[in-house]
Amino acid sequence: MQTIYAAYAGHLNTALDALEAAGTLPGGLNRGPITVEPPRDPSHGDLATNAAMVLAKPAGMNPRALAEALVAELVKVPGVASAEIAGPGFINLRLDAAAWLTELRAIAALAGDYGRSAMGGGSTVNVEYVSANPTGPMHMGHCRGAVVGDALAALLEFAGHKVIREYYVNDAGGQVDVLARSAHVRYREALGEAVGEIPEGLYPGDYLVPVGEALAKEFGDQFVSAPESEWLVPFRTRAVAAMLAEIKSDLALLGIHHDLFSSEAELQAAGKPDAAEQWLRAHDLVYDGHLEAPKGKTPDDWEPVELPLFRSTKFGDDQDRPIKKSDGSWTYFGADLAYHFQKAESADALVDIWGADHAGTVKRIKAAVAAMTGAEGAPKPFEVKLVQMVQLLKGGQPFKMSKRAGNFVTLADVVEMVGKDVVRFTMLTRKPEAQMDFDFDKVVEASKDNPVFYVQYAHARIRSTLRKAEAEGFAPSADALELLGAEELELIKLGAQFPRLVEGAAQAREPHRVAFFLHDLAAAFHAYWNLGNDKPEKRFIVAQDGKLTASRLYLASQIGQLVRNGLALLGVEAVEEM
RNA sequence: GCGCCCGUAGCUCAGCUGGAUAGAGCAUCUGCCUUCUAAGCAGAAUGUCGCAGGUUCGAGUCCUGCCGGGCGCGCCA
Repeated sequence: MQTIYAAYAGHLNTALDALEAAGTLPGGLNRGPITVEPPRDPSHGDLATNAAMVLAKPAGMNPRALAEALVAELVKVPGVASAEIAGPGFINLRLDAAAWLTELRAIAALAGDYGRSAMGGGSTVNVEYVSANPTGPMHMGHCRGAVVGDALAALLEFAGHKVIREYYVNDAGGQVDVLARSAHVRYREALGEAVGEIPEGLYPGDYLVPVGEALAKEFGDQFVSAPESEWLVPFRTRAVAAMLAEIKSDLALLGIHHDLFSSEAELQAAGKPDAAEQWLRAHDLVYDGHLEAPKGKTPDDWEPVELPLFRSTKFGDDQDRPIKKSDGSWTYFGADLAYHFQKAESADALVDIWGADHAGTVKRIKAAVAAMTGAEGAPKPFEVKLVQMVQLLKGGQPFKMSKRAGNFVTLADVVEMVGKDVVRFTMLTRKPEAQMDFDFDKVVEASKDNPVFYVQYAHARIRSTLRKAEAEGFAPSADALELLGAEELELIKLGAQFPRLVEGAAQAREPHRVAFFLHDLAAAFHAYWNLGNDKPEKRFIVAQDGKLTASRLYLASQIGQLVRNGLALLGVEAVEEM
């Protein structure tokens, strides 16, 4: 659907065409910087455009003179009640009530699809998020990226993209060998051996106990004193599968389900990194060279080694980066670039959600993707959204989590204590690139004050009103919407911004904007509701006036629809009662 | 030392890709339940948008330089 703002931007263009045709305005001016937006201050009107200010200079005209000419055209547009010049040359438009009531009917007609946009044009966006190492359950450090990625995926879908939700399983590096060794200890333990403290460097968490038991059941004691080379691969495979199952069930607690889990090990087995290396060498983007010593602190044991290096310095990186280790295995980066190339084959654009601790590797991967997808024509759009660290606190004290140390706050624990909706909404009420504190105790204690309930409460009130009205024999109806007054129109105007908001948020890849919009909408609704506390004639249900009641119920019903549409994007439930 | 992110009310944060008089929540104070849900509303109070320059009709927003905080800077992942 077209937003009301886009529709009037179209009318504005027509008006500008008319001025050109009349010779008032020279042709060929760049209209790019022109905006049609709701003014920040609603008292200025419904729509504001900067057209006169933007065009005055290149046209060699006085902004006010141009604005006056434009206003003369704009007042002819249907739905425009008034057009005024203000400030340095803004043109403020007011729309008549009918224009807004039409928008209200559109919400009803489109229902769950109100706000859905064709902006994406059906192009496919691959959103990779979570991608936590399969070495243990999800903890709170993973939570923010998971929620942001999931909400972004839903948002992009709503904005007209096909979306692939993807999880990259790092099942090929050293960390999964450590996992296999840790599982081997638990395996021996399950067979009755007193293993004591879990050795330094292995994962000590209890979550590996059932893995050890399963291994004992499957293999008996055949690997108890066998050399590592005999059991490493089967133990690794089974432990990774078990961890992945645990991660999936943790994600399900948050309502997160990926479409695709891509295995790094399979990627390597399929020879993808080799193919990528060949291609990059052919294009002189990989060469054999010596790695510089690391910046900052140079370790004592540093010695230059010859390695295949990717020319990331050509793309603004500090140094060229190795794609293989000296033992011939792939570095994380070497496999990751092949992985991104694989993703790009089935998507028109890529988005990665990463933790900020990986910020240092953004340049090299962006460089690699640009090089590999841009060989013919324009490179595939690829963005890395960095989600800043969540600093975990317990009772105001910083709490360092470590999977190695076995002390971490699991996602499952937090979801169990405060609920999925609180966790999701909390993670979405700030922009992802800002750091945030997450005080476990405070969140549990203050979960009742969470803004999510404010939004849900608005929905619950609407539903409760509709239920009561139905019991009293009233039904929503659009037959007499002209009875709605200024206060109702204000609500409609706010709600009508939802489609525009969806497009803006999708374009900026900022799902948190939806959460803030919902909060604003809920605030406007609660304020409207409370008018009825003082003045019974302002309530939704006015027993003496069936037509007015039906119209207000219709409005309430559509506001409820908007709240549901917004919450659906965030993956938060719209409750019927509280 | 270098790179990325952040700095807005006492605290936690928005600020719609440069618009008009910078906004919410929490905390504090004052009112509002015989009522469609008070998990709500109305009002009061709170600011050198880190600092200094620059760009232009116009800067919290863009550029440069400082200051402060976070993250990162090995063939780890």
